[in-house]
Order: sequence, then structure tokens, then C-alpha cells
Amino acid sequence: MHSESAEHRDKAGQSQDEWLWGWDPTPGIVSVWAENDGWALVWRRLPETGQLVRERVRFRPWLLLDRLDDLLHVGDRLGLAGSADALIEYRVLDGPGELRFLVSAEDGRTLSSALLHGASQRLGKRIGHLRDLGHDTVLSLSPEEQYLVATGRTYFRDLPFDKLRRMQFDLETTGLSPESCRIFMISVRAPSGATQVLEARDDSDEAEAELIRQLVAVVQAEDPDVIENHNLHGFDLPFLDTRAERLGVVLALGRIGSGGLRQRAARRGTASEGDARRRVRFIAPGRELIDTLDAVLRYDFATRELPGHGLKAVARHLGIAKEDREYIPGDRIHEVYQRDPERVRRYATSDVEEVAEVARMLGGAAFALARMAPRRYERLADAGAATGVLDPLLVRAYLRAGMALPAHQAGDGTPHQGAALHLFASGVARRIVKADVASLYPSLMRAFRIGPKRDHLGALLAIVDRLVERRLAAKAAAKAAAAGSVERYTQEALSAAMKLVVNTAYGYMAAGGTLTRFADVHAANEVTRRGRATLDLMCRELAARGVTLLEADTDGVYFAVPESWTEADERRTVDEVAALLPPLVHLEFEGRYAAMLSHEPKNYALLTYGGKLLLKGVAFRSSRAEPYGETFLRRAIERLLAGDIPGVRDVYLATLDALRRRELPTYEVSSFVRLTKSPAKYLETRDSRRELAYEAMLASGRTAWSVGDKVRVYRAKGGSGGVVESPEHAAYAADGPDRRDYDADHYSRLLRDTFASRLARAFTPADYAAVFADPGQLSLFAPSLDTIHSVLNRQ
DNA sequence: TCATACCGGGG
DNA sequence: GTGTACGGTATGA
Repeated sequence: MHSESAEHRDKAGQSQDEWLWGWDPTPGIVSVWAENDGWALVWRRLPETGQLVRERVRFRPWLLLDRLDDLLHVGDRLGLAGSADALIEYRVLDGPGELRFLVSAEDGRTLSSALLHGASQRLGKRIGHLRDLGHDTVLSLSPEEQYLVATGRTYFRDLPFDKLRRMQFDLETTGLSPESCRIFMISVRAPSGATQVLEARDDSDEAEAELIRQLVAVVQAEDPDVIENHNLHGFDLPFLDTRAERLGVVLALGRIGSGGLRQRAARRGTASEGDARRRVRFIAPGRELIDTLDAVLRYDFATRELPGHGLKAVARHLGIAKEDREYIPGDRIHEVYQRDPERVRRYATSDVEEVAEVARMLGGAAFALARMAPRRYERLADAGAATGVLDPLLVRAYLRAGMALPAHQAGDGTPHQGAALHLFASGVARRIVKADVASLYPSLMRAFRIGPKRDHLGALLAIVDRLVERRLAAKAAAKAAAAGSVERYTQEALSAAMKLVVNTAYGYMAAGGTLTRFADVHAANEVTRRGRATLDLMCRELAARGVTLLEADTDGVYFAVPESWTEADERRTVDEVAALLPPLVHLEFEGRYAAMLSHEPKNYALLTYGGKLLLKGVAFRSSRAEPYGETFLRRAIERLLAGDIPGVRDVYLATLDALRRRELPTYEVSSFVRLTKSPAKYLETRDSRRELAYEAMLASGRTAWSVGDKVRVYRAKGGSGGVVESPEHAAYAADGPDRRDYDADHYSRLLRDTFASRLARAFTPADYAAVFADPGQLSLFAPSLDTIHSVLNRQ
């Protein structure tokens, strides 16, 4: 009895592993290209030798249908799987799912044309494409995915990331529009790490055409598995495609065929040529085209710590930008090239080197996903985790189990309910503790077995269970591996990928039925309801232990503890409350801070015990904010949290003084804007409405700009404006020394109304007025600064 | 004035 | 034949 049930569990465990990883052990797949005719090309890099092999294999194209009706017209040529002579085979899957007929043929065209013919007859109108049948009646995957689902193969088995042949290239162009601008330089980084810079010999069509031919030749010679760049699909490939077409160059970047790039539909890509509302991405069969911008977005979605998503900002943030890295504003690159080409060569070379490193550091999650889900690597790199990763895993699991899949189903109108957010107090508090539950929603799903109602196989919960367990193992393995080792890197990437998928399981259910197959708003609401109850319980129990609650959001809470408490008291209290929560829901002591300025929900400043100031939320950090204001905020909050109120006023007065005496460089008062109107368009409306950014351009003598240009502008005296270079670009400034003709009164008002006001919650109104009174206007009746204390306002 | 549409990135 | 957010500015009724 006992051994039998253990065996049963083993079997269940084994099939659940297959849901996660597939089942075919074929190692080293680096690319798959399949056609509807039943032929698939598989490129494999042998893990032992690194050698590339190409295999051409047969597979049986398949579809899932909700009925066989539309195929009955073929008569005897339709037969049960395994029967002789059947041109089209079918199999009836188990369970209540609507899509229960798995049909297949040697050639997918036989299948689809028979189906379209039958459907046209049944519906009395011409059905020209499978998608016209609606995805509630047919499930049709791309040929590659049909192949991967049917075989249980996945990419990259037993192949470490650094065995992939990865190449990077980056275009330097005279502008953003491929209609009117040219490519004049292409930097290339080979898989070996060697870099080279290709250049057009002059600005003729023939020179540009030759440059593109050189790139194609380098790609063919290096024969990479993967081509990477930042915004590759948004800029470089579309630009290259348009230029190549105009110049009559064939962009043979793939491993098969002699034609140019192919296309696929994609959410974020470039506007399609035929239909501007459609977005497409380019494909080069045999290679995977990876955009590091996708990896950056995915990374920042989880961490929310990147200052921006541009290559330079990311490289600096990750600490991979070299000290002497060349920076040139985008709209100056071609102009700088004409007088100092060497500088642009260095710039372009750094671009590809940084891209290679960003891809290595942030691309691991997509690489790990490609070892699990039955999709091409490049699809998994830009896929959303719900429809792009979980859905394919679930489809493969159901087919592997021989179970029918439910069709997409719209919700019943029940609205989706979200998380809780409480602001208990604002102002200044001391001795702060942050406690939170890691992965609250997946934990609740697991603890209370909340899964989609129609997932009769229980695959989503099983996959989440497996991922959580496997992720713990990956985290432990990463920790055990040597720092910087391939093993650590691989395990960390695996852990990141698994976290991504686990955290999407809830979003998968909450998404509408048009998006995900197993969407279930009731289950999703049950998760958030349990989440709110858990947060409320945490808050109640913490308050009952004598803490002051400050802010609670979804899965975490900030609170202040009494003066007499030690860190041990803090941790013990969190542990006590943690013990009261449901199993699998782990409340953790996340951090402790000396003080906090709570401004608004999700907007606060924290002072660490080490004296470091952390600013969170848009009120405290914004890329558009004027640098002098950010500096003021930081200094003033430092004084505030140190309990030095006269110091806060000193910082305010010193900033006002520096503005009025023009000691601040113009850069300090400038803000970062993106120009969205062309010069012509602005001139149309200039008479009715003047806009600072364009006035600044005109006043600086820059009358020609492109939509999309980004500049720093400031307001000058008399309502005019000016453009200023940031310090790192100052070397290229065409203008002379800083004139500092900014509107000091305007920026003084901005300091008071926009920046100082972020400290308002820290004081009573009267005290706030005293601290930020104009110089010389401190009234006799105002409180003395020495007697003012910051406050905490309970809500 | 308020609602909605669009953007993030690339030279 | 696709589909992760959200907080901003820009635009239009």
C-alpha cells in the first residue's frame, strides 16, 4: 500500500517535472525553424565541443479543435490516430475542456486547407484563415511551437549561457528616420569579444550599401547563434531593413534562405509597412534576435530601481560603464563624427561592449525560460510571462496529459478587486522597521489551493509548486557556487526566471478571459481578498504589540517602535506576528531605519542607521526634476531627519541665495525634456501658445531639430528660455561660457512650491511657514526655530 | 477644465 | 496574429 502510493507520487512528480522542463533530453538546441510542411530545422551546439550541427527533421503539424465537423468532408481520409490510410488523424482528449480534438497531418497545409474548406461550407462564407474561426474554436501554434510542444524539446539543454555564440552590432546614423537619414557607421562585437568598426567611405548610396554588405558578411563569417543590441527591434533592425531595401541590398542575416528578414507580429516592435497599426518584429531564421531593452524592462518591472531604460543609464547603474566611456548626445553624433571620427568610434565600440555585458547580466532569465517553455528563445525574451510563458507551459502540460484544453472564455462581469493600501501616519517618525511577505500572492495560492476553476488538471498550481521548490534549490545552489562562477550565474538566472513566472501566476488569473486561457476573476479576487486579510491581520497584531503603524501596501508594512526597543525586540515582534500567518506565507524582517519622512502613500524618505538617505516615490525622484531642487530636497531631508530644524532653514536660505546670486550653474535649474513637435509644427501654434522647450531651442539659435530629440532647457529672464548641455556633454557645447541668465525668481518660487512643499507633512502649518519664510520676513511672532520639532500626524 | 492617448527607446 | 505597468506629459472635447 505504502510503496504503491509513493510510486504514484513519484509518477505524478515526474509528469509535473515534464510540465516544467519538457521531456526530450536532446542537448544544445540554439535555434529552431519549422515550416507548415512538416519540416523543422534544428541548430544545436554540442555542449562538449561547441561545434554547431544542423538537423533537418520531420514533425507532424497539429491543431486543436472544438469539433471535427469541418473535417468530415474528407471522408475516409480522416481517421483515428494510428489507423492506416488516414491523411488527417485525430485523437479525442479527456476531460471537459472544449478543445478536445487533436488533429494532425504530414503536411500542415493539408490540414488547414481541409479545415478552411469545411468551415467555409458550414458557415456559408469564405474562411480564409484559421484565425477567422476564433480562438475559442481552434488552437493553432506557430510551426516551431508545434514542434517543441509535440517533441517535449526545449532550447539550451545542458548548454551554459557562455557557450552560446553571441554577437552585438550597433548602428550609428545621421538621424532617427530611415526615410531621410543614413547609416554611416556600424560597430560590431564578435563572439570572441573582439570589436571592429565598419564605416561608410563617404555619404553616397553606394558607400552605405557597401557598409550594409560588410555587416552581412561579418555576420555570416562569425555565424552567431544570437544577435543582440539595445532597442534592436525598435531601431536597428527596422532602420537597417528600410535602408537595405532602398539601396537594393539583401539583408541575409539568417542561416537559411537567400532573402531578407522575415516578420512576425509583436506587441512592442516597429510599425508594419502595410498597416501602420500593426506592430512587427524581424526574424532571421536560424538566429535569435535579442533586444536587451526587453531584458531591461523585465528586470526593472521587478526591481523598479533603474533611473531609465536607455543603454547608458543602465550600464552606469549596473556598474559596467568604463570610467573613460565616451558620451555624445544622440543628435550630435554625426556632427562630432565629421570633426572627430575617433571619438565616435570609441563611443560606438563602448555601445556594443556594454550591450554584451547588459545581455549577460540581465538576459539570464530569458535564457533560463527558454529551457522550460516550448517557444523560441527570442520569443521568450520579449514575451509577457502570463500569455508568453505560462500559457505555453499549460498547453504543453494538457497535451502531455492527454487532456482537453478549455477555450478562452470572457468573464461574467465580476469586477476585479485589488490590493490594500493604508497610510496610517505622515510626517517624521524614528526607529522604523519594514516587514514584508515575499511572494505573497503565489504563497496564498499555494496555501489555500486557489487555482483557476477550469484547470481540471491542476497544472497551474502544480507548476507554481514546482517552481517555488526548484527556485529555493536554485538559490541555495547559487549561494554555494563561487562568486562570479558560471554556476552561480546560471542558478541566479534560473531563480530570477522562476520568480518571474511564479509572480505572474496570480496576474494570469486576474487577466481577462480574452488574454489568458484559464483566466478566473473569482479565483484572482479570492487571492487579493486573502491578501488584504493577511495585511490587516499583520497590522492589527503589530499594533497590539505596541508599535506605531506608518504605511502598509499589499504585502508589506512600515512601522515605528518605542524608544526602549532593541533590534532583538523588533525581530522578535516580527517573528511573533509571522507565526500567526497562514502556512507558506512567510513574513520577514526586511530592514530597519533610523528615521522616515512619510509624505504620501508610496512616497517617503528613509534614513539608514548608517546615515544613508533613501528616497522613494515620484515625489522625491523624477528624471525631469531640476537638479538644484533634488539637491535641496536631499540636503533638507537629511537635516530634518537629523532633528536639525535650523539646518533645514539654512539649506533653504542657502539655495535661495545661490539662485539669487547666480552661483548655481545653469545646468542646475534645467530640466530634461523631449521635443515632440517639429519646428514647422511648433511655428504653427507659437502665436497662440508659447512653450518653454521650443522657445529655448529658438533662443539658443537651434532652429532645426527632430521630433524625439531630448534636451535640457531652462527658463531665462523675460519669459525666454535656453538650452544647456549636461556636464558630461559640456565638452561638445557649441556655446560659450555659462551665462547664468536664468529666471532666479521663477526658480525661487519653484523651490518653495514644488520642492520645499515635500516637507510640509513634517511640520505644523505655522512651523512650516516659519521654516520656509522668505529671508528677512521671519515675523516676531513666529516660533523660534530652536523650539520647532518635526511632527507625525496620525490619520 | 477634465478625460484620453501616448510614451518610455534608438541617432 | 499580439496582450506585464504606471506615472508622466500632450492633446482634444
